[in-house]
Amino acid sequence: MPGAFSSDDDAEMRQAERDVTAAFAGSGLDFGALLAVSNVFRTATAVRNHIEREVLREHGLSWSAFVSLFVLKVWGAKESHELAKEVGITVGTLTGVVSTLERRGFAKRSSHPSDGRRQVVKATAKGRRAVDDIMPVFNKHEAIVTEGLTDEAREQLSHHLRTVLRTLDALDQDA
Amino acid sequence: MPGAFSSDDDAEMRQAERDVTAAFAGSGLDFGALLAVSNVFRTATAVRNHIEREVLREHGLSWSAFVSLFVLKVWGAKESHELAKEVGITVGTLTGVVSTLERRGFAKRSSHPSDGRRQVVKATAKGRRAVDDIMPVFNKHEAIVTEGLTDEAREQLSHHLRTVLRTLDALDQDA
DNA sequence: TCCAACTCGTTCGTACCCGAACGATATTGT
DNA sequence: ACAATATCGTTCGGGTACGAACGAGTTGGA
Repeated sequence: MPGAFSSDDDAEMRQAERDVTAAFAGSGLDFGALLAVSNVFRTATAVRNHIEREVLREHGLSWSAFVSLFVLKVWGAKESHELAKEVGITVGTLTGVVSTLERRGFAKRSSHPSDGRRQVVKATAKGRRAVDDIMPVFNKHEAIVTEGLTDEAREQLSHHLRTVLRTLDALDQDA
Repeated sequence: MPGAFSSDDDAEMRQAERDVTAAFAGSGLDFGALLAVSNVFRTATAVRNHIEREVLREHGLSWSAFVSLFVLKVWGAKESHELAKEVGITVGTLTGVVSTLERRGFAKRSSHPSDGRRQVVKATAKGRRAVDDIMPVFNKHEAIVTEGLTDEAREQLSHHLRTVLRTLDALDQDA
């Protein structure tokens, strides 16, 4: 039954490959890599937009704001640089996200007791309650968007993506 | 040899799963779905940031600006709504991206000859030259970040991601 | 014919998002 | 003790990014 949709899809993809090949004749492009990266990016954008629209919008939270709150709920208070790393944004960006969370009453900052440079971010009771309310719905949508995959396929997907993440970690480490 | 790194990675992941389980006891979260979505998003962000830093920055182009230019180079002139769809951004956002490309001399807008509402976007010679210069390097980095995957793994990855994309297409269609 | 409904791209408000520059604080070497 | 260095979070400038509202243009039916 999956073949039923994918025939169109595959035909479109082969046509795209021919078009790209024609435009970059002689460049010897690596198509497997191009498609993998392109698909990762398209999927991430589509999933994010879908979940922001269907789940987060009504709570006035962006993806990054929710992920931050989720991290704080699971791992408790965190210093800014740790939280930024966990969420996958820079510290400069986190400043803005935490300011938004603070303005909405979902989190609050406090100074580190022994190191005046550091700031500790913590979810408020309201923030923790929001995550409790939202997470089941959020996760249901994660399940829905991946329902076309078998359990094995989802594990393969995660495994391959972690392989790419490790490669990237190593690359950015050296630089 | 992959097992050498992944032991740490897997241990960290199992710990994270325990932490999340503890924080959401009784919610019956679908972990496979949570991990798949989380990994897609982390990977997309990491790849995008890496390639923007290592390849695009020196040319003064963002990811979206480059993808737009790439699409225009491969498929020729496109109307705004087509280009936005191809790039994966909204028309409102595309207006800004195309304005940037125009300011930099990489693309230009023109009115549709028979329909006054439509705008046609086209890469300039400078824009096409930029894509020719950048694409081989861009693709080399795509190859590097996926070098930890076998050809079969890369195909599996793309296949699974397209499955998710089809599910999302169907969901957003109905809504 | 003419106008209501539709479609297109732009504008607007709000929020990210990055990297670089900054100021405040801590640490290290001497 | 103290200067050079390092680290931390914020600020800033430029550029996305979304959805809603808008205005100009097109189309279909009465």
